[in-house]
Amino acid sequence: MTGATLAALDRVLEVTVLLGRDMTTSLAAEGLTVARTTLLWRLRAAGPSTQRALADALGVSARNVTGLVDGLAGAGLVTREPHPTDRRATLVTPTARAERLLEEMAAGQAQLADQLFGGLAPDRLDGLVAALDEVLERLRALVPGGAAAEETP
Amino acid sequence: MTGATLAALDRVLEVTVLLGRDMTTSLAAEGLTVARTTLLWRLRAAGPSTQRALADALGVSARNVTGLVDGLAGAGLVTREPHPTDRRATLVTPTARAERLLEEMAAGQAQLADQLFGGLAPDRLDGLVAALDEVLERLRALVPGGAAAEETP
DNA sequence: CTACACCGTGAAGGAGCTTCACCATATCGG
DNA sequence: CCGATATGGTGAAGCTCCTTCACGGTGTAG
Repeated sequence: MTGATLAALDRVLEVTVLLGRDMTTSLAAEGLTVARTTLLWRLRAAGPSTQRALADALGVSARNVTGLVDGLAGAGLVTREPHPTDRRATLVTPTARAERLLEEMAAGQAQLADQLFGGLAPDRLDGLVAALDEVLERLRALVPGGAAAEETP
Repeated sequence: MTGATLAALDRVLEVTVLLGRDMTTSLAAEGLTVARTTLLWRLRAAGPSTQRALADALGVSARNVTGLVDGLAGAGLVTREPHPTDRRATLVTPTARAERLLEEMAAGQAQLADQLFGGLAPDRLDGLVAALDEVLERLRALVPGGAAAEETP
């Protein structure tokens, strides 16, 4: 019974590779990287956040967030504001330009979704989503920290 | 009609993230990295290859392959043999240990596939594979170099 | 007020990736 | 046969992402 499941895993892995390549190049065209964009995306969902909170949300070290924020700040996409009550912390805040950019990226994502899945028969699409949900459930149980759900960028 | 397709893309992206995390940690447990393993995997499929051929197959620069091979050679997983006819080129060859390791990894992959997709109803599984094939077709057309098929690691 | 915990960052380092320059070898055209 | 040109691999330099460790500034609990 290995055959069919292996075929499925193969497909998923290939999708992973191609999708990753597409994302990387698309972002590079706008001078962004995947890591920085992930942070930005999280910021859009959560609003101004502490670097510590961002580190936990992205599942990376606090030190790394410092570097990512440095880059984004250099690109004029975020600013570091003082935290109103905790003087140790800084609030990372997206700029207006960042919000405009995120808007565009969300639109682009919806367009990509239609491009990839729009041609599927509706019941096929539903089956795909349902199947992936089942797989995700098992995957989350398998991967440590799989429950940490930050909106998929 | 954006809703359903976006839901599908979300699922796919999350699977991507979790699967990537699983692969990275699993490999790290054996002292390997994704990039080096990809090269090794390609080597298993293609047999001893010149670094140039590997660079083209993986879609990375020749210089990068030098580094990856350095690492693998340091771990005793590949050796650099002189090319029989072209004295400029070197043939990267997997060691016996590497082939044993690749065997194990293939088994682990099959096991993972069963774990993730084994519980699905057979028709659901078939639908999933068919849907992903459709998506892959569009994706390959979308991504430059998407036709470059190296077995998915 | 004194521990202790916590936030952010400097320092150092590893992996992956790139481009540019360079040498050794191959190959092609005259 | 030989000079021009293309090709294979690597040193040098540099970027991003990521880590751990150390440390100073700040909050907090006893």
